[in-house]
Amino acid sequence: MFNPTRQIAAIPLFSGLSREQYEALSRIGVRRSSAKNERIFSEGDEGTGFYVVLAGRVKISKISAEGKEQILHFFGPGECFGEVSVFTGQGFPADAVTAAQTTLLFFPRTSFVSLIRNDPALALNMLAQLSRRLRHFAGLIEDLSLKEVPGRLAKYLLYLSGRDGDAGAVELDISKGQLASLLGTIPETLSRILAKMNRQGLIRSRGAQIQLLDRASLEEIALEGKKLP
Amino acid sequence: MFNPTRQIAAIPLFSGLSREQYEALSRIGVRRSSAKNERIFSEGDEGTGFYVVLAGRVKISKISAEGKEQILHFFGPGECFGEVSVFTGQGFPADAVTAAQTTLLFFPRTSFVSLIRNDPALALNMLAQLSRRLRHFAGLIEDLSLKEVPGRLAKYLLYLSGRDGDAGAVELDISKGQLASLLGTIPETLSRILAKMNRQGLIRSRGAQIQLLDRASLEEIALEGKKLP
DNA sequence: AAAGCGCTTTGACATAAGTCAAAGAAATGT
DNA sequence: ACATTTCTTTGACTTATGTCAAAGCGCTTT
Repeated sequence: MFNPTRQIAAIPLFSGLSREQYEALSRIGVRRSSAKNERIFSEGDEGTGFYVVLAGRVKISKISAEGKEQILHFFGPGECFGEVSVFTGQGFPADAVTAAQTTLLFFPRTSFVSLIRNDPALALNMLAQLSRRLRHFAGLIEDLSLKEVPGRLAKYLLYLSGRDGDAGAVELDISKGQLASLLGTIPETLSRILAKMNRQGLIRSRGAQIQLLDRASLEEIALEGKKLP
Repeated sequence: MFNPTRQIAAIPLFSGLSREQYEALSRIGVRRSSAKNERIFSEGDEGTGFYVVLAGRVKISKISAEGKEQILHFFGPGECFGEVSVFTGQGFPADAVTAAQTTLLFFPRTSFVSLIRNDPALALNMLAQLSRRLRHFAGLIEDLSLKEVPGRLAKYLLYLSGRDGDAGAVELDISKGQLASLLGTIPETLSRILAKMNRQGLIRSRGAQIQLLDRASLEEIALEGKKLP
């Protein structure tokens, strides 16, 4: 059987707390499992609490006035989302949908706030977490506003290859359409840029498998804004 | 003479605290005055603390690889900046430069953290503040990625007219070049769009004075992504 | 006034990226 | 295995926005 306290200790948001604190948290956390493509909440819904991903993946996105979807982020195991609404008391600012079979832990707003009200250490952890998130957004803004699509794609590929550890090959874990939206563009444009990068010998892609052949050039495109010819 | 405690009580970040808490804060806060266009910190500088604007205005911006400036935000009286580095312990993620004669209050990292470590209420205030900022960024991302420049400009004009309260006339408080950067574009494009909005009868602009003539159409452009012909 | 400087506007042009449409490929259900 | 749907790729075209260059305007300084 699973051990709630141990699972909570593995969540970065709650790292470094005492045994009693973990137990208090596991008492107020509510477990919830969802199949793929189930909706967790919608933009505008009242924020009654926040979620931690135990297993699986959750997609956070917004729908524009013209009906296009802009994916803001994917959250995986150990990451939390929806905390902002806990403290602002407003509705959720975006949609959340599972991108795979997913297990979540839900922390209701009222019980969590009363917990934090007595516990500076817990609050400090959350502050650091929110700060990191804020930094991430600042980077995202920079990406969207200062770089063109090939740069964003190059950066994403390098990010994936760094995380996967191995030297050259990368496996996309989302569809190309979703990747396009995550990069702030559309599938056609992404497809053309991938084809071009293949032609230039920067990558070698077959389906979701992508080998990075010329990391140096990719870095020039991602970091220095160099254009791909 | 000025009253430090009263000034601190007027800062939203610290609203609702006790007299003792205000006094503790005013003991660790360091006052600093700067003329216009003075640099507070640069991207990458070590974050030794954070700032609160008492008077004046501070511009937060990043320089892209190609050397273009993207303005992220302006902070005015009562607002704070640099807090993220206090909790992440990393360097500042952007540049900060005064946009006018400005008075700041500086809170050194170490003393502030030890203060917060003993005070859940103070931590909760900060959490709410960071959450609000996070929400703001989510909106900014949406703007940059989902809307074209006329939409962003229309939104900004409506925002200004809403804040200024009065019905129709708006006075730009930054140069058009700066406004262009804030909207993620360049002065030429901004100029053309203003000219077009004048031609369409949406606004009437002379220099930094802009009258909003057709608020309904501006809202369509800002919120529904309608194009201006 | 004149001169000089920065900001703004305008024009001609280049290009990245979106739209529309259709064909291919891959995944899914029956 | 087939049919159906969804995802991906490709092509022709449009458009918004950036680049480069020059002229205009408003400001301060002499």
